[in-house]
Amino acid sequence: MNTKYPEYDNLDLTRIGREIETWWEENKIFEKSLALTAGKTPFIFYEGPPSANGKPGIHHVIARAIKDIFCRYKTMKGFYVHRKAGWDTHGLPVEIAVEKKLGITKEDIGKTITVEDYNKECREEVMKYKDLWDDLTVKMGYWLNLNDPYITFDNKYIESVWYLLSELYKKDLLYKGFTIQPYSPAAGTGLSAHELNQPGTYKMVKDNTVVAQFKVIRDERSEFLFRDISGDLYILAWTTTPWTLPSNTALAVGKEMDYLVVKTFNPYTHLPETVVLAKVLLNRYFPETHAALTLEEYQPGQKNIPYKVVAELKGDELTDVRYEQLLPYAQPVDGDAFRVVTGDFVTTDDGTGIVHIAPSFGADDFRTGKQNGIGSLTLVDKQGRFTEEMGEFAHRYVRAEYDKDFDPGKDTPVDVDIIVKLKKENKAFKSEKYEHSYPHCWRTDKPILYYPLDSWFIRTTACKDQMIALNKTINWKPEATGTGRFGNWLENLVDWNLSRSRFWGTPLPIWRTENRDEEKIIGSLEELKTGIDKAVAAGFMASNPLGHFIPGDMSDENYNSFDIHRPFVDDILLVSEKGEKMFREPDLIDVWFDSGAMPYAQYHYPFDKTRKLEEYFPADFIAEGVDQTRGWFYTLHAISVMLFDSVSFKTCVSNGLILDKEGNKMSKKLGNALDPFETIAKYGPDATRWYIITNSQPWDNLKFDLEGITEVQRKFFGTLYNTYAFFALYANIDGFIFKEKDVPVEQRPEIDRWILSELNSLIRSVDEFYSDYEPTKAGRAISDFVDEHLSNWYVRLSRRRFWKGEYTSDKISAFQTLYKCLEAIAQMISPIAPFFAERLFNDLNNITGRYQVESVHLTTFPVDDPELIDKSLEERMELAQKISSMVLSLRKKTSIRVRQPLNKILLPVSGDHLKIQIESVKNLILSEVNVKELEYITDAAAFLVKRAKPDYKKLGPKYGKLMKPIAETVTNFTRDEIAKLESEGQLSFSVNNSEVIILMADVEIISEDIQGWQVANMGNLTVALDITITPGLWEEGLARELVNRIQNLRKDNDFEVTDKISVRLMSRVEINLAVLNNLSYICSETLAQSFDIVDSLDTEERVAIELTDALSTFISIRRIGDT
RNA sequence: AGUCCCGUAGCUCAGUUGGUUAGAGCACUACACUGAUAAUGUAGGGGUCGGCAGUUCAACUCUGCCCGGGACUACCA
Repeated sequence: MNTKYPEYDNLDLTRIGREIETWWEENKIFEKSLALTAGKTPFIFYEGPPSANGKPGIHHVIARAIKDIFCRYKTMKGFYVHRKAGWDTHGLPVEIAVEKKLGITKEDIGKTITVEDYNKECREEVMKYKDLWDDLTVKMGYWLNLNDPYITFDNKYIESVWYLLSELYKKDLLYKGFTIQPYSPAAGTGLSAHELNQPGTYKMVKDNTVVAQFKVIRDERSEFLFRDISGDLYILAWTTTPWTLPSNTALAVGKEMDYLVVKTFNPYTHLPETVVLAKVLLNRYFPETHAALTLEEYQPGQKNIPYKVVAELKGDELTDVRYEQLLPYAQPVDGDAFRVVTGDFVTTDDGTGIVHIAPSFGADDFRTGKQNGIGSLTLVDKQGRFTEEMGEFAHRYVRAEYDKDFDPGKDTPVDVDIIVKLKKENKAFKSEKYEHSYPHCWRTDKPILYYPLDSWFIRTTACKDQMIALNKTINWKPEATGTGRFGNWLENLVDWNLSRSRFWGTPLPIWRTENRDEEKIIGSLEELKTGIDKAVAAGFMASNPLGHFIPGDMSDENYNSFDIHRPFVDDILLVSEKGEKMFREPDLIDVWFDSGAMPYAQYHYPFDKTRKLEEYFPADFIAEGVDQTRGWFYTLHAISVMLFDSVSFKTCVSNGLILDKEGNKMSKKLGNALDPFETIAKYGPDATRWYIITNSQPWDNLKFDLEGITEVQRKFFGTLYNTYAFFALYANIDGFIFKEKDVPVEQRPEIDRWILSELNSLIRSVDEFYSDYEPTKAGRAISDFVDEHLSNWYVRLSRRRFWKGEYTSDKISAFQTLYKCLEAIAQMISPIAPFFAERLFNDLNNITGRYQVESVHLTTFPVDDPELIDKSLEERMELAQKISSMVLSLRKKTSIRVRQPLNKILLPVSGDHLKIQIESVKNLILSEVNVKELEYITDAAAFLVKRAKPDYKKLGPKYGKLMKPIAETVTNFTRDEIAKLESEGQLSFSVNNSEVIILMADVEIISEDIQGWQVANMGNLTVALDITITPGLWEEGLARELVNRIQNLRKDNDFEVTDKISVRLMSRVEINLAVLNNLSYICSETLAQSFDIVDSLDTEERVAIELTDALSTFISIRRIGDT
């Protein structure tokens, strides 16, 4: 066994990463950490499945670092944390990638390529970068079980998904309805959102628009509108698609918006009428210049039409006002139509502030229709023509672009004809051409329609309240993601459109008879197999493709004996109750359902009986990017609430984006995307992780700057490494291997007890931060400790104890204290910086064997010892640091170097408490600032200049408005007034004719200056320094200079720190006395066994040294034992 | 367009229930220290705390509106 702590030439985090990675693998440390905790309380974690058909980016490192941190932390807290990897494998991105690769379009599928071959391509494509992903996982140190991942295209996985769907169906939460989708009549197909986002689909077009007049029905509800008017009342609504007007079933207003009732005349029929429109849009239709015109003087046909505002009201007041159907070709059958509703989408940017609602032809319209139960009309067919019911317009194309025979010279588009009709019937208020951007089909280049298409839906709205209620029990980090983003999403929930008309995905397990009377959902493969058997018996199918499948046999072999994807599943026919043929609904399901089903499907629930659901559901913790809020977070939540009446995760950490250092989103297009592999290779995985975690809160966006990683490397890892190196250097010299018993705490010096107190305080807060899912705070706290407390104060002040003198109990105490700090830090940083922590821990533990485990990740998280925490000690050390810093600053001001000893520090103290505090750290201060003594001066000293400062927090609430003059008075208290306050305990004066009584507690009295001294102030501390240099002090200073020069020479000559030397110094009158008076000091500092002052030195061996600007001489040093 | 997040020194970030002169690191400059030396200390410059109102004795902090950056959702008469 080694007895020396390893010492390194430099810190190479990349190398440490690589070496530890290999070492983990060879020694199966991850597996051991699982074995160690097996059977303990599980901490359930879900890995959100990435899609492996794209390369991983640096932004994947952040979410995975967060996941890893808490899984490692919980493991150290004794939980069993199983982490199963997973892959999201279905969906459009995969299909697009395949189509690009093969150079085909959707239309080719089934024609130039069979669905079977196409899906085979998808299956390969989706795992294209799996190895790359696995590599990143390993290199960044994300511990995840990669050997047995769940894969969403797996037959077992699909079976679980089918089960969940069938349960939804049984609860009447799955239904077929229709939704408004972008649709290309020319191509006869719906378009996905993705297709709509292809470049060039949105083009500017000029449309004929019309403001239509909807005639209000006078009844109880609307009576108030007719108060001051006679004749007809119309609500005005604008449309760019006049062909949707026959399908109008409602009008929408903004709830809080202001509307006006305006008397005027119709510009086409010249009839008197009253109209309603938004207040802010009044002048768009009624120019202000017409305001002076009177209604009475109106001549039919005159160009400038007069108007008069007769009433003003809120949109809300119009709710449920009824109007006559504008173009009554057909009646809706499924709702209470032709009334005013409110909608949050209503704006006053265009139109009249009142929106014409045709639920069949707009997504907003559809949603509004659903929410208000107003019913719909669909008077256009899938070819884009008006239907039979449309009278004179029947069978005409709603847009001329769809009509091959349309002749612009001869024919008029149908919208023009509709507008003409409206004008004639006193139903149009204004008509004009309007240019706006409108989506076009990327394949046919013709405008698209929004059209209702059949789809399967999950009735999420039925469980909305429960989803909201359960969401409130989830611990969201940050909270705003849960209450805001996610909460709002739930508040505005619509039913989940499950259908996708694609090829590569989980098939919908629903079969229907041709006449749609009978319907069946399949919830397991066993059920399917039995069903097929019946179909075979009925003669509908020749054979059973699941013939070799044995229900209950969970082997992969059994489950891989067939493929349940399209096209095979499409060939399966079933038999209905009545003996009819049943065909599968051709849709696939939304891939998001796949990922939302992972809690159950990852373990093949409920078919695999070897695990109980509560062993892996619900999750204690998940973490992904905030972009998953309405994606994975939502689908997880929706499915678990609907089917299990439970949350599916108890804590969710959502992280922000990674931006480049300019704050732009990283993208391949911009070329600013960072390769995570390069970053890790260059800076090492730990520095990368530490930087990502500590630079900003994970939920804030991170401006990724490589220089930030360099800083982390230097500042944190460098300092920690230096501290270890310092320890190793002297521990190796003294052979410290922690074999001695712990030096009792009370026998340790103040500074040891202090750093141990700080360490235990740190352990406590870091533990709290981790358990509160605050990795940034944890990392920053550790970093502050290492930098400020451990390195810059403890080690700095304790250095001498490590290299000076014999192997005493004080030295052992120092070694033990520093060792414990390093050991606990290794443990505390191990979740964030797992590689470096491992190296640090093992470098220590391999020598001392204090832990019987071989890895830091197999230890339990350190527990703070309240006995060791001494807040008063921490406080006084802070005082020592402050005072030292103030004295150093005074030295700086007066240009007296630290090597020059000084005599005295003066410190005004107001009470015993401060004095006692400082007394116990006095020696630390004195040695740090190289001063001989510290003297306290009490209140009585006449040369103190005191000032009173008001305590705003105490006086503010008492005196309120008088605060300003009081503060001024208190600040300007004279010496006598302060003395009076101090002796009598209170002081009264009047301000603005009010009596004010100031108590001692209301002010803070500080000694700001000491007459005749160099003084520094910091808060309520004041320090004075005696800068007189006596001859004795000067000699001491010179001796120290000499020591320094000798030490430098030792180093230049590459002597070991333990080598003894002999010294000869060339005699100089000014120096000799200083040397002789401090000879023993000089010798012990430099390990000089002999020191001679000589009159001459050989030019060969002498070296010139400069002790001060004015004093130089020659010196020769020789190592004892050297010839 | 809606919802949410962010805006503090040149850069990256802290800033606790509103309370005295708004902090740290990096970078820059100068000086020191050095048996941890690719480390460290001290000092200095640098801020209308995104803007404007409001509440209050007192606003970086609370409220409203606006501006800028970002995300998600939606795509509308």
